[in-house]
Amino acid sequence: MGVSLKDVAKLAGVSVKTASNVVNDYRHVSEATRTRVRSAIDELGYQPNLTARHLRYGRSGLLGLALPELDVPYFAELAKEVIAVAEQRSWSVLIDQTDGRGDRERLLVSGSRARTLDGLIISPLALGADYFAALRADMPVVLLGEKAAPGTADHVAIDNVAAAEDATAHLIGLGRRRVAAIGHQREPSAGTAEVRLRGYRRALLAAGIRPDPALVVPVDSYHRPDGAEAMRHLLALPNPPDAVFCFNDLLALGALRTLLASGVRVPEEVAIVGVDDVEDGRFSTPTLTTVAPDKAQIAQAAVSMLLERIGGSRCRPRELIAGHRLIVRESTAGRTLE
Amino acid sequence: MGVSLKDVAKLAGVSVKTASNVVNDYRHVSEATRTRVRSAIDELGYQPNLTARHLRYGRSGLLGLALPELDVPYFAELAKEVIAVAEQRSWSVLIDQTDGRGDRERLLVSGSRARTLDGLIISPLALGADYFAALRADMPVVLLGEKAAPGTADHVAIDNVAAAEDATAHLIGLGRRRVAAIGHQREPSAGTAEVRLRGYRRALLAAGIRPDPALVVPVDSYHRPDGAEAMRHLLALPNPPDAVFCFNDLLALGALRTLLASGVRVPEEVAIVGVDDVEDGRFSTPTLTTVAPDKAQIAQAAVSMLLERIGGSRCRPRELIAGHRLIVRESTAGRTLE
DNA sequence: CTGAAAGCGCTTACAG
DNA sequence: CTGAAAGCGCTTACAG
Repeated sequence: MGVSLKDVAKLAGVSVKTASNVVNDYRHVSEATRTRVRSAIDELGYQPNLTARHLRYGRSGLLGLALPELDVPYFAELAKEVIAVAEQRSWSVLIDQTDGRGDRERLLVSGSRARTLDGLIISPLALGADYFAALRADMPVVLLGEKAAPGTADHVAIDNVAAAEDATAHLIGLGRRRVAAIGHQREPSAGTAEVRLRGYRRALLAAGIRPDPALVVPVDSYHRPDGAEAMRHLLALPNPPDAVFCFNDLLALGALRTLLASGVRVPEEVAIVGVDDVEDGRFSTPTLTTVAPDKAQIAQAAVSMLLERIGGSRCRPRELIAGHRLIVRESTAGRTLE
Repeated sequence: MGVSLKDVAKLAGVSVKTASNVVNDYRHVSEATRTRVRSAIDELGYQPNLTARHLRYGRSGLLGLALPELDVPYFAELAKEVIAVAEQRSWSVLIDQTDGRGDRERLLVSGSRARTLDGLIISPLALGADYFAALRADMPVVLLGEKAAPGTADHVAIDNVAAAEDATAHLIGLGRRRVAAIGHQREPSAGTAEVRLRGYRRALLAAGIRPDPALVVPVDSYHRPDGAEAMRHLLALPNPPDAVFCFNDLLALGALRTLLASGVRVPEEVAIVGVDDVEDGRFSTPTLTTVAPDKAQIAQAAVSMLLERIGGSRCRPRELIAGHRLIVRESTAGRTLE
């Protein structure tokens, strides 16, 4: 249907090879032929067929980005960054949603989809280190988040233990002593929950507070309704908490909703902290204190690592710890009327 | 690098054509050869090279989805649906972010990127009806939102005038008489702003209220900070509003933040409505009354229309009006403590 | 029911 | 500096 190089070559009166050389800015082409080919290209409105080029190169030019759900703000914000960085380097990004289901994650990593992609950035929820370790290195993969184990594949994440510890220590620093945690998961394999719980416990112990198991509430997933429900559970306790560390902002926003709807004053009666720094938390009332991962750095590093692998790098799996910082807002620091 | 059909054919002792026939479930293949080829496929772990297949077919198997920004909840939720629907029909989706910039939108619609895609679903902010009308129908395009004009290209949107009218009428029905509007845009071409403003005015006039130009606040974009700033402007008015219709939920959430931070009671002193029904508004305090477009229907219709065009349909441009409904929550109905 | 050949549009050694 | 040919992996008329 479209205009091919052959058409351009014919119009310019040169061979296909020469036309190709001009398109690819090859050095040794005389100025005369170059301009002749250029004008033929303009006249015909020629645009290279990327599919053919990719077949020739044995590459697709496509990077996969596999996320649990695109409508979770943290992942949407991350996807935005990844697409921007990739595009800047002339790569396109195909997004797949896994819903955190193991079968879907497996399909993307080693199924037929894998053949289409030159590389994959995946934030796995179900698949564990053992799976990636056993994987033949057919397709370059970069792992995002806490599910990965060192030595398995390239991996980008923040220091989650430290992040959780910072958040919890901040609450303790406010004078709170009954600090709850929302986000624990019953599944033993859940990476994020495990490391953030560890940081939470560490902060309590460092302050000489004995962790109260009744204050650690498990959830099914990390969405607002889960946080709201967990908070209802905590409020119903005979001895409710005076602070809550939520393992992500969505849980925190759900918990916040329950607190306000129940007439509990935040942060006076219960202070609350999340993780992710999604935009919602900057405009809730009260605004949400949170631990902000450096999303731009994460996206940048993930794409860079992946591109290096695609380029042929065979060094051992690398680990990049991205930066994070606590952002104190009204949900722990008190309300500021403007 | 990978295993090709040729390898499969050789191992099975048949021609490439026969192997291809088996892969594509062609009818006339003897059971014996079929099983022989099947086992060769299993043994070699063969997976078809989609790039080659696409070159052969003159198609890429890729649908483009061009949105202003992926981290705007409405677009993230829409993208989630579009990807899900497309995948179900065995198509992949490439997301591009335009930032609402005309040059980027143009690039996607008619630039080199267009050659890679079999079709494009675009939510244009800058490009107007005249542009799409002049477009040669090289690549099938489906337009999302209000920027499109009938007859230009396939188009999916809600009835925005009615939606805005419903929202405004609801506020008037509460007894409010000074109803402000946040979301007007100075650019004369801004589609969404125009139609929603029309619905707003229509509702006022229907109730016998003279529109007060001072209550119509223009914004630069439709993000939370814009809503927050516009609301500050309204509160500073000598005669501030007792209700606000915001042209989307993000503006409403920003405005809500300003109201609460200023100590204004919502909805007692100022009631507020948005459009989009993003999840944030279901968990804010107060929860946000909004007009919910049927996102699933929009995604479904957009993909279906596009696929029909790709399939060769040449009927005149179609217009699909997706459903919408008002969802009343606390920001207009009063707070419900649980 | 199966095979040999051509061709999708491109690039890359190989000659000249 | 430029051309003719081969080949990336696939499918589709065309024969047999």
